[in-house]
Amino acid sequence: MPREIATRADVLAALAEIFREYGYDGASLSRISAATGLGRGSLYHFFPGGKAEMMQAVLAEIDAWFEQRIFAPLREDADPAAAIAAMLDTVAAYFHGGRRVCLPGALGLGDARAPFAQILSGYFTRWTASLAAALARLDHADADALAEEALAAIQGAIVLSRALDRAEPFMRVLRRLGARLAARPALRP
Amino acid sequence: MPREIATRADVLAALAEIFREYGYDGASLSRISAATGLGRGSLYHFFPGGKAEMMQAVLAEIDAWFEQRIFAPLREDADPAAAIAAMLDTVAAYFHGGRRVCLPGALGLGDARAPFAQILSGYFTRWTASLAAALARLDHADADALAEEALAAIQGAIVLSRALDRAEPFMRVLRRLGARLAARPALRP
DNA sequence: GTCTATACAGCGATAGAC
DNA sequence: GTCTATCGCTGTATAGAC
Repeated sequence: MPREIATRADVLAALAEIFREYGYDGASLSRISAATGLGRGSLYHFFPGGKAEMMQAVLAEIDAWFEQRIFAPLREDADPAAAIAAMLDTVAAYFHGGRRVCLPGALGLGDARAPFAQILSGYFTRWTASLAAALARLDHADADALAEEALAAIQGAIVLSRALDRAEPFMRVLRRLGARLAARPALRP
Repeated sequence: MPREIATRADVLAALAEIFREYGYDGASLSRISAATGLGRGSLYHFFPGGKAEMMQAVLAEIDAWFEQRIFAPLREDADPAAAIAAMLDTVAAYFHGGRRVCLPGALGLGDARAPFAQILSGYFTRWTASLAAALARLDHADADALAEEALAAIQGAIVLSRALDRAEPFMRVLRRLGARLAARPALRP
């Protein structure tokens, strides 16, 4: 049982990387087969729904990963400020300096987003809400607005760093975002 | 001569919309042919390089459009604050409430970006530099950083609004960005 | 479960008539 | 210049042997 679970996790990880690198259309079954080491027969055995089901599974895995590592701590950690700082560190590592694409974000900009609309919407809604909850616990004014700003900054930073093919813009945006989220404008006026 | 120019502009506009809607891979020659009203023969007559040359032409057109309508005013308009405000209005209309994709941004997240890397890089570099120039003329401290923030916010707002399929996040981010760019933190400390 | 072989549709690109 | 026909290839998906 450990073997099978590990294998499935490995397959999902390889699938995710292929989808991130080539997009939904560009991730051909040949590439998927090569990356996972599974033949077409095995792939359709595990994912009878074909490529769409593979993407569904990958998105669900990503969603669960973020939920556990980022969203839940933001909502529930005893120290909201620490959870926010940890989020930024995790994000910086996860997106590899803006060179690695956010699959839900990239998928949303593409043409194949319709079948996955619910998952994409849930991912960003839950991320924003969780961050807003952490900010509210810090008595931050306009927690909702600031959380929305933060999500846009992160996603936009990936776009910038990808287009410029440099990690610096992403890292700078994240650093300034950390300062912005740590400040407490509610105490000012 | 007016006929031909108008026709070429129309073809480029139709091409751009198809690329925005379906992405580079998803924009098949069949779809392109249907959208432009040109047969395969005519398409290859105008773009001997095929789809890659079509995308090149579209990107060049977009770049020229932004240069004339947004970048140049930011750098040269007598009233930098007015140019920034106009930029936000133009951007809001151009991206249609975040539902319309930024082609350079979306292309950068995809797998077909390599042949267009120079154009993508130039587009975002010039936009950032032009906005920074306007902010500097307003005696804004950290003009470069703030310009970078603004570009990330705009691109990220498109990602958010697309994923959530609602215009509101994009519009809210743009509104708050306007306030941030109008403020003059240099005068505070 | 995993493989190979294959069905069939669609792709980008080209040729050649008009 | 514009069209249609077609090339060669690759796509997803399936079938059936093992």
